[in-house]
Amino acid sequence: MSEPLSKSQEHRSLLFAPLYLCHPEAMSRDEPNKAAAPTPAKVQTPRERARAQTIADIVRLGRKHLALHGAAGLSLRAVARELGVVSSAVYRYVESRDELLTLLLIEAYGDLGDAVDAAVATADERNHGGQFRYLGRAVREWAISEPARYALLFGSPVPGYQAPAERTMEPGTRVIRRLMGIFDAASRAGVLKEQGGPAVVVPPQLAADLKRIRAEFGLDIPDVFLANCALAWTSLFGAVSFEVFGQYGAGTFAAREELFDHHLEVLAGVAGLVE
Amino acid sequence: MSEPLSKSQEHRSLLFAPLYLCHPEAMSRDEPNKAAAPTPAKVQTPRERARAQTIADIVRLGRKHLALHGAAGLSLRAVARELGVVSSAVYRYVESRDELLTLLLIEAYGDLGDAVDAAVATADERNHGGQFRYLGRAVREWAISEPARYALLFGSPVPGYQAPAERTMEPGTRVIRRLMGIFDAASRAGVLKEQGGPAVVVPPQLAADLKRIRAEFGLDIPDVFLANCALAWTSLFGAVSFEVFGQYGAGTFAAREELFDHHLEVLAGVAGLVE
DNA sequence: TGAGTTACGAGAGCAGTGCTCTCGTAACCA
DNA sequence: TGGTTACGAGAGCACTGCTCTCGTAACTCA
Repeated sequence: MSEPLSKSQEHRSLLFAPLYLCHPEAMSRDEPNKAAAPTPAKVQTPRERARAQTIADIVRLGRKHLALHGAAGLSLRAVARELGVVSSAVYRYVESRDELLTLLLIEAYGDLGDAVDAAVATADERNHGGQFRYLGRAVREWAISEPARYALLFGSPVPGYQAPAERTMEPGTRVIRRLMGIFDAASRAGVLKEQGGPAVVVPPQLAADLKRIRAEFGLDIPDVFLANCALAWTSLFGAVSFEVFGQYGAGTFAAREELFDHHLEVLAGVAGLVE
Repeated sequence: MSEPLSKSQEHRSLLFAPLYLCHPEAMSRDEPNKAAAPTPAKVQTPRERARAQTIADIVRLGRKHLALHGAAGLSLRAVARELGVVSSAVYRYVESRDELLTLLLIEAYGDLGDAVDAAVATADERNHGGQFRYLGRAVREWAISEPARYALLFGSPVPGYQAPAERTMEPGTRVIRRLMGIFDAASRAGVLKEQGGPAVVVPPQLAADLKRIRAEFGLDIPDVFLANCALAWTSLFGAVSFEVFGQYGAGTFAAREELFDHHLEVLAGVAGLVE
């Protein structure tokens, strides 16, 4: 609960790096009780079904408490109370509070990824600018509707909690992979256009990073655009975080959606997606 | 410690809005014990001095624990232990855990503001682009060297904690006011240049917000540049947060400083600060 | 069908948290 | 010198994560 935090803090997950070859239609999303259990179905004994159901209930209540009290306020005892069971009983199903946090983290990544995928799918396949805007808006809307879960994914790391990379890597990289996919398609279609102004040169060490990323993800995006794709990525989440975490003042921006759309527009241009 | 969190979460502070007319040289920064007490000096009785010293010690230990265990792990009891005193004794000096958090918040805002001011001052007064870059780098460097304090300021809100606006407003807006000041000076000097590409139009509701901001802060920055100044602001903190909060993967970017500088360069261009 | 194994829930308990209240002492001030 | 005030200690309440034991109920397999 409170181990020392290294100078560079703890990493939530290794967001890039060896990407797992996609699982096809990630996480079945039947609301009240989904098989959050690791068992991949097959024949289930009544006991196994009851167990899966209980775990699903714990995750559901955990999600509720997370939304109400934030990650730091997520209490296994409270979940147990609401489940009508004594606190030690939930440890039969969930290894620890952190384990529950991991389940919620994975679920949240999945939900965000689903929302983004659904939004991008509404744009024409060749309308790369539109896909980018829909992606951005989907992130913003999901974040606003689920502030605590968004905070869990993109806010300050929970001290002493280290997300297991092998489980969070794939769902945690869905958005950035989608984003890169859009730019890659645009690049291959030859519609990425460098904007006016002085040509910004990418320094050699950064170019080496970009080259590695390109190889790792099989991309075909020139340095400048890939670097600016990263800028669009961080800027997108920067704008969303400012809004969700209340960094804009109370009455500063009334037209937050317009502000965000304007930023998206500029970012699209910077990254080469001009119509 | 765990009151329900409204849908839109709690705001850390009202970052814009009626700005307090600057206090001259905010927070004296003599390391081990500074007068964190609200009393503005004058003749101090021994008792008052001892009290101020104790409060300063509490804040100092609090800062240490905050850096080690994060905001959620800040424990008054631990501070009391290290102070060699029983836990209830610290309540003589600090109203509550949240009050200590507020003191640390204000102090951190002050430190960041000082770092930014010092960095900006190293650039020539007419070198607006340089000032912007120094500001950005100062934010990044402070954040990397003080991740937990940065997280307190710009990470997810601490659930159930509401920073008192009347105390955090002024220190909390120093960076954005500095940033706007740089752009304002550049604008008045007539060196803001719109970049190529299609002219982005600012929608009317957003224009109304910008007009209000301009009036409130006495700025002379045209709509497009002011809107992009906001973009530079959120993007700057987005990039820093991604790095500090570990959203970049482990081995994705080795040349993080180059990446950041590149982003700063692009943002400067977008906001009109082309050399 | 019966014996053995396993899963499970309850409860007690430990160490920690924020915070409140009381009480005795010591310092201060008039 | 006497009254006031500040202060530290300690007990206590309600909460947290987590562990361990124990009795029971459910399941498995010979």
